[in-house]
Amino acid sequence: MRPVASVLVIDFRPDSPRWVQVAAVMRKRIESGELAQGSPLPSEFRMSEEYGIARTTVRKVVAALREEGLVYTVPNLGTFVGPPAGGGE
Amino acid sequence: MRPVASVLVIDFRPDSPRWVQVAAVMRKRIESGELAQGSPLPSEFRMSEEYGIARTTVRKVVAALREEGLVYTVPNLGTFVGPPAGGGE
DNA sequence: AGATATTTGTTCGTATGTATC
DNA sequence: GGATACATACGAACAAATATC
Repeated sequence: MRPVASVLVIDFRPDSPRWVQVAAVMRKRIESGELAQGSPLPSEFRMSEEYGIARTTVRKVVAALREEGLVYTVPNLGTFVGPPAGGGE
Repeated sequence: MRPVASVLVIDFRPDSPRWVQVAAVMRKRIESGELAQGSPLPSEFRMSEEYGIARTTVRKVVAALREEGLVYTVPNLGTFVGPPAGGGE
């Protein structure tokens, strides 16, 4: 297993995995405010089209953002910016 | 100088390949009845987590059990203990 | 109530590249 | 060179919950 210490920060290097790169882009879109708190991310299908990657890879991106606490997912509905609605405290 | 005496079932030193060892464990879980006839094995992803091995290696394990006739796999669904549902006779 | 579309969840199948022994 | 092992990436099929009409 290769060490991935700072992989979840920001990584636009073209030699890093696609899911890492796309995650970096999405992170920017969130932190810049383009995707406001509470607003939904594009659907997995949509993102797979936008970024030209497979849905399975998109899911890896979303999983990463979720683990960072940047987004939360409501099953069968979508993924949203911010902490879980009734979640954190 | 003396060879290390290894007794544990799960031992990741390459006395034998990992997939052989994990296959042995799964075989035991089946023959002991812990995994009953007709019941599903953990998913490949799940097993990769449980045993700390790659999914590609898990698939090697399952392939071995399948060749032994211990399990059968339904594509996009899962792998189950026993002979194929409509298969045997 | 019912039908349909959307979206996430889950699973196996396949392929490629890299590294190690 | 072959076997083992891992990470990545795409594809396909189906299920289940949700929203909408």
